[in-house]
Order: sequence, then structure tokens, then C-alpha cells
Amino acid sequence: MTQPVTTPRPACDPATELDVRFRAAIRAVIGTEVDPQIRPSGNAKFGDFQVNAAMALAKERGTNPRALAEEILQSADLADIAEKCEVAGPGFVNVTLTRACIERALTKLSMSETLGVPAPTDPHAVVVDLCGVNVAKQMHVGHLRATIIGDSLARVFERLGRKVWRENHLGDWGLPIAMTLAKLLREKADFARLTLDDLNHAYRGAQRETSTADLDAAYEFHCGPHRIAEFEVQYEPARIAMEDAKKTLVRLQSGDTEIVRRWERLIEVTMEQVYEAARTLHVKVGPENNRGESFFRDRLGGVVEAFAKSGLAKSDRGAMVVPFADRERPLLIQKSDGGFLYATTDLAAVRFRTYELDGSLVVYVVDARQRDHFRDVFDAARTIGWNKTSDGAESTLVHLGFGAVLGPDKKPLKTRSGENFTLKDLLDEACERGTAEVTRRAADPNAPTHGLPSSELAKIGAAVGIAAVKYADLSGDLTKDYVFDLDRMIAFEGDTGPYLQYAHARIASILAKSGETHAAIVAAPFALSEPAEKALALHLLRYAQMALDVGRTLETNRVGLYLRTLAELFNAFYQSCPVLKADDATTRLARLRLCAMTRAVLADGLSLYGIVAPDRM
RNA sequence: GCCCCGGUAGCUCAGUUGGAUAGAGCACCCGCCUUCUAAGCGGGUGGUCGGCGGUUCGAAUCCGCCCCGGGGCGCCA
Repeated sequence: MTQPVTTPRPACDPATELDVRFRAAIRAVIGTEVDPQIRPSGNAKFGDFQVNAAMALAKERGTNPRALAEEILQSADLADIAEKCEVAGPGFVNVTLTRACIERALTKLSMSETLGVPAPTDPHAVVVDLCGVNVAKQMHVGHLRATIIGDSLARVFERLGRKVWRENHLGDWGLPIAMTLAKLLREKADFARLTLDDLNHAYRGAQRETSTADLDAAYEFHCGPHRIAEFEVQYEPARIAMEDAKKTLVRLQSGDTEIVRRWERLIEVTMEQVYEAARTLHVKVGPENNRGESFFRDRLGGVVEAFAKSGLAKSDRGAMVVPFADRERPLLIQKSDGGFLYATTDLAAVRFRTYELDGSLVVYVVDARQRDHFRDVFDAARTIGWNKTSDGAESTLVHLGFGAVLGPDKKPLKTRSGENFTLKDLLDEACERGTAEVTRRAADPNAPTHGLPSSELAKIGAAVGIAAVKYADLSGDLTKDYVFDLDRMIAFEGDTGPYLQYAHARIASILAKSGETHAAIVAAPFALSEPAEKALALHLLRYAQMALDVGRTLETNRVGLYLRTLAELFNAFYQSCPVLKADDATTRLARLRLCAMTRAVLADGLSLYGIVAPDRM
């Protein structure tokens, strides 16, 4: 867990400067270097920033916190940046920055290509395991989370300047796929014209046909021989189907070209829905991200061998297991029949991701129910030393276990008809409702969208609908179960994706109507005369820190929280500060520049969620 | 039985990692469009932060014990 790198700090953020100065002041007073705990003030009446370190330090040293705060403040050199500093309450130091200081920082921010995000100190890659579909299965709403959370994190790390690998660990290998394949072959299916529904149907059919649940139960409960014989006759077709499936699996594993070709076709058909969903969702997942279970098939024997050789695995009841000192149940890496398990594949994947992809951070975006499994896999990987990059740097393995998606009744989501809600159903509905709403509003002759062709309205509608879905999902606590309510998700008022898009569209509209060139706007000096302008500016300056925080904590909801606050502050500014009809030309240009800066940050923040920001809506 | 994750306004959720008077949205009530998009803004009603105890200047946040809900526990993935 120890990251040797010092956390970079955003140069544009005044908090960085305050941190430097108060760190020095504290060192001057107590002789040691500690975190001064600079925080944005919770309440504007206390100033812009607060320094919280004095109280904790006073406790340690058994001195008076207010007196210590006073001492720190006296030795802090703030003349050029603060207009007011004072000790308040039990020992807070409140700092109000000068207008010039904030304007300088803002100017710096507007010239930064990365919106103030510092270059990464860790040269290694970040690997994000996302999506996780299974061949022959429909994408359901759970895949929405695994896909958009993973994509959003990938985008955040790209913004932080890291090399990112999006890994789609498809379930494309093993008996279930062989069963489906065998059934399709028995039914002489036309592989050239297969649809996902055909695959899904075959998959379910194969599951039913090979099910021997009653027979298994009869053995388990030691039913009489007569009863068992009865079941055996009844289940003869299931036995035959299973035998067929196993033969198909052997042919697949041994590389039978005919079978492999058909298997590839199954994957192709399955993945087309993934790519389509990815396009709709503005998620960067394509064929280049496919690295499924089959990719690791030749490495599984090596995994077991490595663990056996190092003495970390032992034989137990005919199977190979990795025992742990602190828990009863071991990790099973090879079945008694010699077959491998998903833990084996996951271990091979860990090794690949740290050593070959050079990931110093590997994030698994997989639902929370697999928490125990990943704990075991990661611990096993650590004990054998596979949590290392190619140059020996330590790699952090994280399972980001997200909560289940529930219906309004708090049970797994269903449609009205009781069928499982597929991802496609959800996205279609979102785009449809978004388009209906945009079209309805465009009917108003005063609407900026009035008169646009319906294709354009549909484009905006889809952006709005998808924004609603993504924002609702990403802006909450990822680890919690979450109640899916389309009516609330596609709402256009309040704390929603469209609320953010709306703020962006308002800014775009102002900039377009100003008649000024981008060059003229960027050349104008900032002038923060109103409180609403200052509040907006201070929040813009925090963007980089927010991005760094998301990289550190993997909490995508911080992006949403930041953007909602930004939009609120912009709306407050919009309400109280006329831009195009400002009192004078200088103020007009200064406000236009503030608008341009806000727009850039808002659009960049939305891009961290993969949300499109239309200029009109 | 063991382990993990939750419990905050009527509903859905935030809460910047221990900070100042616990905040939004929906719903409900009042106000703001001859002025840059009212998908907006301002105000109001609404709280035993599951319960009890502890740690300290300070707890929704940390520690302990309970209550309630969800999930996971060897040859499926």
C-alpha cells in the first residue's frame, strides 16, 4: 500500500500556496513538518480558507490551541496573498485571499493545458477491469455500472496523465460456452445469421437440458436405488447433452479449427451489443479492449505450477488450494479433475496486468458480491509477489465492488412484464424520453432549439437522456446498492446530468452571442468584483485537486459533487451579474473570460463522466 | 455459524476523510420571465444522523456492544 511517490499538488490552486506557507510557519513554531490541514471554508463568512492543524497540534503538545494558532499565524508570511487572517473559534485560522491573488491564480489556470492538473509522478500504467460481459448473454443493468464506472475512472486517470489500459475480461471460455456452442451445432443453426437472441436462447436451453438438479439431490439425500434409477432414466437426455458439451469443449480447447471459427462467431455476435451500448453511452470500449478468459488459457497450468513450486499451494481432497493463515477457507486454483477455475484465470490476469501491462494500480470494477473472491485472489498474488511491475515497483490491487441495481421495490430490477431489464431497454428508453422532452421544449418559438431539424433534436435528446442515466449512477456512493428509478433518472430538474448540461448550454449561448473572438476573450484580464464571481473563481481553482482526489480514492461521486457545485455557483453568478449587458466594456470582457473558464472546466468535468455537453438544449 | 457491506428529512441521496448552525433533489407552500435559455434563481415546511455507551476542545464520521436490512462462504464463472 505504500506509495513512495509524493502526491503532486496543483500549482494553480491557492490551497497549494497556503499549504507551503503554513507548513513553513508551523515548522518555525514547533520545529517539525506537519500537514497544516488547509481546507476551503465551510462558510463564506469565515473567509476563503481555514487552517485546522493548530487544534490537533495543541492537543499533542498540551498547549492552548488558540494561542498556538495565534503563534502560527504570526510566523506565517501571507502579506502578498491574504487581505485578512484571524484566529477564530477553538483554534481555526481563517484566511481571506486578496482579489489580486485569486485573479493571478485564475490567469494561471486559464493558461494551463491540463486545467491545473500536475504531471503524474508515477510513470507506470493504470489498469481498469471493466464491463465484464459473458458470451451468449444479454447485457443487463449491472453491466451498466461495471462499464460506466470503469470508463469514468479510466477517463480520470487519463486526465491525470497516466497510461490507461481498459481491460474487458470477457467470460468467453469454459463449459457454459461449450454447452451453448454444442446446442447450436445440434440444432444446425445458421452461424452466419446468428443474433444475440439466438445465442441467449441456446444458452438458456442448454442450461435447462443439462440440468440434473433433482438427480443430484436424490444422490445427496441418499434416496433409495429404485428412486435413483427412475431419475437416471428421466435424466438420460441431460447426460447425453452434457457429454456432447464436454466433447465440444475438448475440441475447442485443442484448437479444432471448425469449432474455433464458430466460437469466434459467438463472441462477435455477443460483442456487437457491447460496442453498440458503448457508442450510445460514449464509453471508450471496443474490440481493442477485449482480453477475455480465453486469452489466459495457456497460462493457467503455469499459475498452479508456480504456486506449487513455491510451496504456497497444497493438495487438498485431490484439488490444489492456496491456504491462508487468517481464514478457514483456502483459495481453490485447480479442481480434483485437473480443471482450472476462475481464481486461476484471475491470478494469471493479475500477473499479466502488473508485469506485462506495467500497472502500478489495477482496479477491478466488479460487483460487490465478489469481494471475498478478490480478497483471496489479491492476497494470493501478494504472497507470491505478483503485485510488482516489470521494474519491481509495488502494484496496488483494488476491487471496486459496486452495489446492486434495484427496482423501486428494492428487488432486482424487472420490467413491467416481469422480464429482466436489459441494458438496451434502458438506453433506448433514456434516449426516447430525452428526445421527447427536447422536442417538446423546441416547440416554444423562443427556445434556442426552435427550428432545428429532428435529427439534431434527437442527437441532443440522446445526449440528455444518457447524461441523466450516467450522472445518476456515477454521482452516488458506488459501493451502495442503488434504487433504479427511470422517472427520477430522466428528470431534468434538480441534481441531474441535464442540470449540468443546461448550465453549459447557457454559457455557450452567452459566448456565442457576445460576438467576441476567443482570442479577445482570453486576452482580457479577470476582474472579480462581485462575491458571486469570487466564489465561482475559487471553485474553478479547485478542479485539479478534485481530479487528484478521485484518482486517490476512486470515488467518482466527487466529480458529480464538484460539478453540481460549479453549476450552482455559475447559476448564482448568472443571476446577479449580467455579462452581455454589463455596465462597461471591461467588465463585460472580464465576465466573458470567467464564462469561458467555467465552460472549459464544466465541459472537461463532464468528459470525466463521458457526458456530452451540447451548446444548445 | 463465520465473514463483509449498509442504516442520515415523507421518498431518493450528499456530507470535502474528526471541524464552526447536518445539506441537496423530489414532493408540498410562497415569490421571481418586456433584460444573457424559468431544464433556472430566492425563501418556507420537514431531522432521536438505527439504539446505548466510550474516546476529546469538537463525532453523522473513530472504538465497543446491541437492533434492523442486504450480500458472500471448495471443486460454476
